[in-house]
Amino acid sequence: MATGRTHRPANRSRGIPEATVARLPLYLRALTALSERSVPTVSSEELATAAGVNSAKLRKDFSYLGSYGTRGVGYDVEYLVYQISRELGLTQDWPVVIVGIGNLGAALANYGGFASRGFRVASLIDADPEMAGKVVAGIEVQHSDGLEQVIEDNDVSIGVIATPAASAQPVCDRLVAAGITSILNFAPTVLSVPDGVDVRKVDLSIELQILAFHEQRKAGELSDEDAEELPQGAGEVTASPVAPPAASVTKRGSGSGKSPAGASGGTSGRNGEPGSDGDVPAVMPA
Amino acid sequence: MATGRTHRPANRSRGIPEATVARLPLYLRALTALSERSVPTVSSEELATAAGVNSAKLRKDFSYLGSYGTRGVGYDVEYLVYQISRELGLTQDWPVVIVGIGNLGAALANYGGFASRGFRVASLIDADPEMAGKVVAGIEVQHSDGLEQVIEDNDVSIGVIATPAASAQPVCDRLVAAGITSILNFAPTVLSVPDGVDVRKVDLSIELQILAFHEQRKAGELSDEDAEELPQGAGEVTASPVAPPAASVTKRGSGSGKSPAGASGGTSGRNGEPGSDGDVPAVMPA
DNA sequence: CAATCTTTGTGCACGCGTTCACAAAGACAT
DNA sequence: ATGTCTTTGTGAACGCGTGCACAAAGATTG
Ligand SMILES: NC(=O)c1ccc[n+]([C@@H]2O[C@H](COP(=O)([O-])OP(=O)(O)OC[C@H]3O[C@@H](n4cnc5c(N)ncnc54)[C@H](O)[C@@H]3O)[C@@H](O)[C@H]2O)c1
Ligand SMILES: NC(=O)c1ccc[n+]([C@@H]2O[C@H](COP(=O)([O-])OP(=O)(O)OC[C@H]3O[C@@H](n4cnc5c(N)ncnc54)[C@H](O)[C@@H]3O)[C@@H](O)[C@H]2O)c1
Repeated sequence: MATGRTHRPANRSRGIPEATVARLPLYLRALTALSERSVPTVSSEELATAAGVNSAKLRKDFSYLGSYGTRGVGYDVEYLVYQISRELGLTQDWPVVIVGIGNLGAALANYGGFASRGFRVASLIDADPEMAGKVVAGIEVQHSDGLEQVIEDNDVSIGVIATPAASAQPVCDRLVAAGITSILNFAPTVLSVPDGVDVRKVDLSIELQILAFHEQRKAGELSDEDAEELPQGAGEVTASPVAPPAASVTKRGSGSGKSPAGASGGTSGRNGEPGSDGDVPAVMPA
Repeated sequence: MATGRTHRPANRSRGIPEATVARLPLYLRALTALSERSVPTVSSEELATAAGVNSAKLRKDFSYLGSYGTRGVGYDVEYLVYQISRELGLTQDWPVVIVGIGNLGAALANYGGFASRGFRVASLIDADPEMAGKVVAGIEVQHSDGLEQVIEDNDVSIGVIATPAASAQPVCDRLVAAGITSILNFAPTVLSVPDGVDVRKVDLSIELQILAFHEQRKAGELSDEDAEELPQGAGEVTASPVAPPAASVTKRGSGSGKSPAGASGGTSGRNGEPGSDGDVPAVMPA
């Protein structure tokens, strides 16, 4: 069972599935809350509800860590908090550098949830000379020049990128060259990094677009109640090919109240706009 | 295509897999960049590289939308931009309300990527009377009292929660009651909503913890080579679930371990496990 | 028009993740 | 001890997502 090793290039770290790793912080949060209320034990059912997952899934997740529960009773809260913390590497302090102290970077620096989980802001870095010296969240912002030094001095291995998209890759390269091996990227760009470096991204825009997709689907669903079941075939594909007429806001089914209010007054012409939002061509590496 | 599209997989929204939907914004971003450079067509290979995905995956993703490519040539950039935009519902304006205009909420309000994709900030809401009236990102912050009215007036269906965790659920309930059916939650809490309401969450803390997990694993990888992960004191571990010890913080050792990139290709010894299992100090700040 | 070259669209196999369902483990009562 | 009751830990089935590999479609050239 524990196997999994052999000569596999598997990304399966130590037998713990990635999906499980992603949920451990969730469990930890719920357990911490219980701990603060001095609750001694929890059943998988209770904890699962608190964490918003299926209880079987939770039990299986925990089974990867070991048998820490007691049948007929449940899990010891304190003990489990410790085990998960250890597994996640939170029993040690992780110095972090944040690069790009703008709106977002400053908010992140001020974020309390940072320190409360063992992450310590080792330094705030910004390329703007104007920013250097300013104090944000009690820390003095440093100019990019000192980036490498800070990383080395504090043995930092986690970096957060909150610069404009155009600067993300260059900054990333510098971070990696300086020894960073884990990056949390907030810029809307695909970062390319060498093997051995982990990158996770947070993209607000993408999240909203996904919501919009489902929202649109909900709106359309209401219009054709009956046809719900059957395959609506390729109905829509029939649309005329050729280039899209930019401006036109195609309203869909509407039906129920929730129709996008784009109509309100002007269209503020979306589209045809400066892609200024910061998308940068991903160049064309190898 | 044409293969007998059998029964509807029920969960599949209109036949488009969730994983695909999540990647569409990625493709769209890459395509927009190409469009701005007036590139007429792209091959799946090029686009896939730009979006950071496998080309086969990209082609399969597009196949769910229809056959928009031309064999031997590739995809028409403009046309594809339009098709994906339409599929995601971005051909219409989506008014959004942001609740909780603190550090994060303000940063979000100032975020340009918002508007550039068809999302329009309809209103900024905060419970703090002090905030009401202040102008953030060119918009006047409104007090929570007007929440329902704003949602109705603007026919808002997407809400962003950036309040402290404690307020998230109550705020969520109000939003839902007022007609919101899609929520983007930044507060570190599990929100419970009725069926029909979509919730997506962005949790910085969780992302960092996942990175820490992998970071820890990388560090451990260098140390030992092939040790059984058998818990030595089996009886000890399972038997007494005594409370975890608390001790001092351990400094990250190694110091040299950085950049294992060189050995990337191969089977670098895996396994891992924090070398010292028996006595890892635990520090779990509240 | 035929030959060749390029690139799409997808059938297929595989592995991961999720969930069900239940035997076994232990707590607790008698 | 014995029986009952609760809850864990996990075997097994299933569905989704991924990526390979290739036939077919169309462009392009001669
Ligand atoms: N603000 C948000 O809510 C939000 C949400 C999602 C994503 N983002 C993304 O996060 C990034 C930052 O957003 P923001 O609103 O804070 O932008 P911002 O313009 O307010 O801040 C960017 C900061 O980065 C600094 N910077 C620029 N180039 C740099 C470099 N090479 N090295 C170091 N620092 C550099 C700038 O001086 C500036 O202080 C952007 O990529 C944006 O798309 C922001
Ligand atoms: N700052 C970050 O980078 C960051 C990162 C990840 C997650 N978060 C989370 O995002 C949330 C906001 O973080 P922040 O740093 O902006 O906090 P903050 O304290 O700066 O801002 C919170 C704002 O919400 C308002 N508020 C409180 N209760 C409200 C209610 N019931 N209705 C409307 N408004 C209300 C407050 O008046 C305040 O303006 C928190 O849950 C935090 O954990 C923040």
